[in-house]
Amino acid sequence: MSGKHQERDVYAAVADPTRRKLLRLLADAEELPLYELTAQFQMGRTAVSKHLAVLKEAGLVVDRKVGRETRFRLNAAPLKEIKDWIAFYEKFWTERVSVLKKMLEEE
Amino acid sequence: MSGKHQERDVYAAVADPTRRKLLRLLADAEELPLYELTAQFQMGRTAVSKHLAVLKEAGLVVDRKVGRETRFRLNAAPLKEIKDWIAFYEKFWTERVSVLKKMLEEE
DNA sequence: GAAATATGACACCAATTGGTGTCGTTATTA
DNA sequence: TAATAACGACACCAATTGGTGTCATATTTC
Repeated sequence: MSGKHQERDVYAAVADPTRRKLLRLLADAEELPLYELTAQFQMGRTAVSKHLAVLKEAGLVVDRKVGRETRFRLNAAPLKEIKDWIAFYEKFWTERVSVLKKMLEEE
Repeated sequence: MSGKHQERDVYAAVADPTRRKLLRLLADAEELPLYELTAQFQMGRTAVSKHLAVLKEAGLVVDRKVGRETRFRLNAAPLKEIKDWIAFYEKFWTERVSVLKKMLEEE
């Protein structure tokens, strides 16, 4: 029955620079607790926590409690949806179209 | 100096479903005036026009006036930025890595 | 056991977003 | 030339977003 999460638009989750940075941090570190992630930003813990909640609702992040801390882990799979979406548009930035674009810009 | 537009985050531009649908309509039709695009949605003309403005600021759309109408055209190139960004994360949803991840977890 | 740490859960707030309706102007068309 | 069509530019509004600070609680650590 594939009981999946992702109750939130992946595109929207990824639209925020802070959240993209969070994904990157988790990509590089495998697993990180909230307080370490927070240390990488200027905003407060609550704000970072909210961003992580958004990522979690999009399925891009998984969290587990370890003692008093909550550790976060990347789950990049949902990004596949965006990748597939973009794939459709790749044909539009090939040679032929880019020539047309130059023409429009040089008027 | 490559005087480029794109004063707006492409990720944010693409985060809205209405704007994604607009891109798709333009992809299929090459060039469309505002009133025809508007006809595809339930919202009013002003709303659609605003969405197109966002896409334009992100460089995803080009417009030109023809008579009394403003025609819009797709420019998919800026999507390349997202594609490249995603490429980095592709390694995280491939089989091999997920197996490796399990191994690391079971030590 | 007392103090410090890490966090969740709120309440709160300003700015942004996504929509509306209206008015004025420029092109078409009858 | 008079009506209509397409649009830009506003003013306006409710809901969402992205941030803050505070308080309560569970876990470590001294």
